[in-house]
Amino acid sequence: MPVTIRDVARQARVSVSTVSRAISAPDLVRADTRERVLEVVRGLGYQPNPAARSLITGRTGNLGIVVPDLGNPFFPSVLLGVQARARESGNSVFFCDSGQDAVTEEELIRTMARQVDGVVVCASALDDETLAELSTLTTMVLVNRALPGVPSVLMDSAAGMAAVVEHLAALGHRHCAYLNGPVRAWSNQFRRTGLREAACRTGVSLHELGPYEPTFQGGARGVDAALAAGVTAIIAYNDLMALGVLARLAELAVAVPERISVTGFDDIPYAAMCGRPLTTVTMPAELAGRAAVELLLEQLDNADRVTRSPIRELPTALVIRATTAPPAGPARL
Amino acid sequence: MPVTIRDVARQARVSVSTVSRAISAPDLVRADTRERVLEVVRGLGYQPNPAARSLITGRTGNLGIVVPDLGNPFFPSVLLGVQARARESGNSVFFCDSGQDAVTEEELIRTMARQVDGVVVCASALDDETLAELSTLTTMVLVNRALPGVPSVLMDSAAGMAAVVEHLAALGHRHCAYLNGPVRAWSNQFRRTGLREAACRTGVSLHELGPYEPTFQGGARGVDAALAAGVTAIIAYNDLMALGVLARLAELAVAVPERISVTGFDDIPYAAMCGRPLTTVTMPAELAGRAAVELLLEQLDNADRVTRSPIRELPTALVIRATTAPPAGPARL
DNA sequence: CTGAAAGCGCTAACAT
DNA sequence: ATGTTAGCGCTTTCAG
Repeated sequence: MPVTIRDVARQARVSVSTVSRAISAPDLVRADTRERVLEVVRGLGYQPNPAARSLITGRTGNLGIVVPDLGNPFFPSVLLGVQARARESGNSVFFCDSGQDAVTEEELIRTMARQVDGVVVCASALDDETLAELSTLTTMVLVNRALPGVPSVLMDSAAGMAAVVEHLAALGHRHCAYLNGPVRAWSNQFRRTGLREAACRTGVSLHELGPYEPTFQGGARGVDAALAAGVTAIIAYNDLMALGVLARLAELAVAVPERISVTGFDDIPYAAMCGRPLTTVTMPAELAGRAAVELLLEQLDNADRVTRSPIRELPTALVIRATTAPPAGPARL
Repeated sequence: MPVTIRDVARQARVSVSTVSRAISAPDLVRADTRERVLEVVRGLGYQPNPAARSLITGRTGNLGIVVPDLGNPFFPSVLLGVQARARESGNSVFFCDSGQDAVTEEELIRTMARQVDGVVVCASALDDETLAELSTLTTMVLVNRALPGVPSVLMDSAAGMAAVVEHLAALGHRHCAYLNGPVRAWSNQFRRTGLREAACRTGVSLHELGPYEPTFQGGARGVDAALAAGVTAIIAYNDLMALGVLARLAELAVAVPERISVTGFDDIPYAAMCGRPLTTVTMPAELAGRAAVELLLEQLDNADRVTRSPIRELPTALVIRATTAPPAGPARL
């Protein structure tokens, strides 16, 4: 049987309220009483029962995060940031993987809503209506997704993609393929925007392929179509796909970057570790996690005040490594 | 204001106890009453307040998991397994990263202990005494660590390492280097055991180097020493290190596997995705996560019964890919 | 089979 | 500055 506030009160010869105050509002009790109480608290190893506390305060001290795919190293990084910031503010964090499935995601958010003060939803697969409805259930912050009325952390991926295209154009590429990720995904659309705009501006012709799964396999799958299109560079939706592209290209004995250039997006740790370090766009994933919690905390504090819908936009940056170079004429099978 | 059990009771014209029973012990209420109640429950979208429930039942419905480094893709996989199994059993899961720091880890476990029914501790950095003490705070299951009295999920890494050595020996290697991970880590010791035994048995001479950080950088750092030792194969503590070894070797223009063979451990996804797919030992990470929860659940059900200390041992397997080949004389700088 | 009532451990008025 | 008291929302005896 764990020690309760009563045990502490008895042994410190004070009332339970004094114990409660000594812990949650120390300046409301006289210094020596406080010391005596805290002494006993330490001695007994007392820790308040969070359930009881939550029942009355209405706060759980818990935050939640829902990600689409923990297998994508981008998300563990976000998790890291979320947890770090949450811990600083005395919160714990629930975690869930939706497996990129909208139905699962909705279910998970509903379940979480009951036991957290707020939830961070990453790269949601849900449509606007559903998401809007869910956002009424609990305080919500979106990552890599925008929705009127809901605060979100965005990464400027349009700018990132634009930088990729400009880099490729500067290298002399005129025909590039884009391997689409999930077409309905907000971030794919956003990336495409930056892509098209920059392609148009720099005069490179863009061959849009896909959609493909945003995975290693998905990327590998897109290669043949890209090669058939006679492009000199392949722009992948994300790093995982780019890694798949690289592998398939190696299988086909197409030299990278001599015959064809390849770019990724996200700058996952392995982008730098692989045989031929990947040119990609770096995303401040951990920072995004921290920012999301920050937004959550702000909402929580402002409880009843007018809820604006702040959008935190984080910068992205092109990282040029070893998979891009000037073109050497169209690479065909 | 969320809907409470009273709202349901009122609208269904029954007492709160009936509502409670209709939900948690359906067979205790007459079918038609139950239907009426559940109807209202659905209509109102009622969900019991977990804090209130937990206060009285003593169960939180939450599980926790502590990992040393989410940046190592092995652990997201374990998380995935934990979460999947937890969800099947109606539990939520708290997650924490200790950053490989013993003090942080202890603190995290203490905090979690209050709000979960049980906790899965992965690759703990804690000493036996501390861990034993913490295990009295809540139900605990260890992953990749053994401790008398505490159930654990182990992966047979000794066998895995033995398989690596045998494979190398069969290829004709006589001098191998082992790049140690954290020496105090239980899993490093276990891996070393299998290593030494097999080395002895197959007559290969082992050069133990390190310890190094179990990361990409750590692996890269170990290469020069290994080369200086004149070995023909480098056995890394884990895949991350092996990837670092590969990168450093590439920098040094030492051909893999022609001049030197390299092996990893864990079979993280990128082991197969990198330029030269890594020969490694596959660890059933996700399965381990599931098994850990299973063990936890068993403990929880047996509450007061004699607690044996079951050890679930999961098999590992050598995966031969492209970084191992017969030796070509000692590779020196 | 259903209802009434007693708390679970804690915090937050309200007194003193 | 400290104590008293009334619940938070729910489950669980105990009656009926």
